[in-house]
Amino acid sequence: MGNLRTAVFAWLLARANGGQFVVRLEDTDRDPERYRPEFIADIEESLRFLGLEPDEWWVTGGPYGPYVQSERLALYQETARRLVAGASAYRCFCTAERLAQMRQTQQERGLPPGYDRRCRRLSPGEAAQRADAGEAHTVRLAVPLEGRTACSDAVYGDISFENRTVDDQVLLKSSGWPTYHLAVVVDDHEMAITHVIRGEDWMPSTPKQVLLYQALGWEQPVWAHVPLILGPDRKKLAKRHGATQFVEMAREGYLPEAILNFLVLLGWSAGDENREVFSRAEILERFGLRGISRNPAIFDYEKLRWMNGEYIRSCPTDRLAELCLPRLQGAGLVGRPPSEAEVELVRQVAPLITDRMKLLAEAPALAEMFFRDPEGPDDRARRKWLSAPGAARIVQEALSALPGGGAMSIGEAEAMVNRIAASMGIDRAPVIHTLRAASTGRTVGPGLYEILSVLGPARLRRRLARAMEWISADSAPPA
RNA sequence: GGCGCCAUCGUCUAGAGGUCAGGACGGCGGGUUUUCAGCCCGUAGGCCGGAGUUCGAUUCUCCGUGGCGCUACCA
Repeated sequence: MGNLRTAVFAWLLARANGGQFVVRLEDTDRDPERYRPEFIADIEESLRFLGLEPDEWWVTGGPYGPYVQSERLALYQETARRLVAGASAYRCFCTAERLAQMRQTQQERGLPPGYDRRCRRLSPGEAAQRADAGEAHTVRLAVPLEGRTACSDAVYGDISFENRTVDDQVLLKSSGWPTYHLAVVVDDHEMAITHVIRGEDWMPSTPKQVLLYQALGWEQPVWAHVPLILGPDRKKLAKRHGATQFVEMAREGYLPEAILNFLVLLGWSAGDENREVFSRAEILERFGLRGISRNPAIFDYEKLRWMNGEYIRSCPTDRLAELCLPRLQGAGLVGRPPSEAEVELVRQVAPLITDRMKLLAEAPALAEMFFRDPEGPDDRARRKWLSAPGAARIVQEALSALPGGGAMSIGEAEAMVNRIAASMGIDRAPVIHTLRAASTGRTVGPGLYEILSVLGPARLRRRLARAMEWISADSAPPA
């Protein structure tokens, strides 16, 4: 979720300033536990879903390709060589075991963690010799022992780090693959990246990268760290909250506009405008790095749901029907392909259920009553209305009042209810509730007149007749 | 432990020395007497603490406290 919001910010910044939105696949971690090729499809789907089509990425290519780091290894290796030659980096022959042991000792003694720089003291000649002899090694950044490394951040302002607290980061793994720190700097430079927007959790590693830019003699991009998105537990959203989870969430029926709107408001504000629902175009007009907040934000699912409902309600009928159709098909309420009558019914029903819908996934439950005759009344319908003394009479009256034709307007439905109430000398309320229970088996749902109108005389006749059985079964004295 | 960042209602935030500290989500209450929802109205709820600067600090500085992050041959 955090990465996606970062993507939203980057996309916005690019679009608002006539720039290019570049997305690169950083796949240098080949640990099978973490590297799963199938995640790539989720990333692509997430971006497309939100309407953040990159101008340059691995899918469509671009002038600075390839956009996949695993296809650029030679570039990183060459850069590492350059760094070593310039003494900005050095070869390290320490084994994983030694490093682990070292770390453990440091932890036990409460010492600041980090590589002890043993191999940094090797002479370049000896190191080259051992490397040539085939000895496994990594390449580490030779962080200056003194001084500070500073940079300016578009969101956080000036930040600086004491060099002696910066670790001699591994740049090239013994496998010959780069670490993120090397690859990102090389690629950002090679791909002419102007703005690096990333989570605040990357801030501590920024000096390492600044040092690389300096060693390589490259111009730094604009750094823009953005606050973290936290889970309800107030902790950084774990990596499992990634694209895959996002895709699952999208399938629950969140609209892209709603998620985009919500996400952009998490850590960014339009200023003193007291509103939160903004169209994509409105956001684009207002977006800027200046509006980005520095505080971490907790992801509030409740507010997302509210916002989604807000967007659902503002959908025109056509789109609504389009959105609901596959959901209803999925629930087996509508055929695939849908018949013409079903399509029409969906169009009629969609506007009736939107007020109650925050998630598209709720559509089947809300709309079921229009597509399938109820098996029987639910508890409340039975107890509260169908067991009432006048129930049978009300349903009977309705049955005989039903127009003979094939349709009944909302106005006609209302008139019918009024007549029944008048003829029985009772309020409309019990008539309404009883008829809702009898025709849908439920006590909640859209307005009764709409229900009656959409169901139509033919289906109502069937359903009400059936309801008479429920009533008599119910009113039969217990044996 | 070391380093870094952050600190306004429960949550997201507006605020850039003088405001009745505003809005939204959520909560609560009321209205819409056809339910639920929606919509409308109302209401409770906040400047972490201490110094300093200043005529005056939520706002600036410092300290403390708290939270979070980083501390891998992961990103």
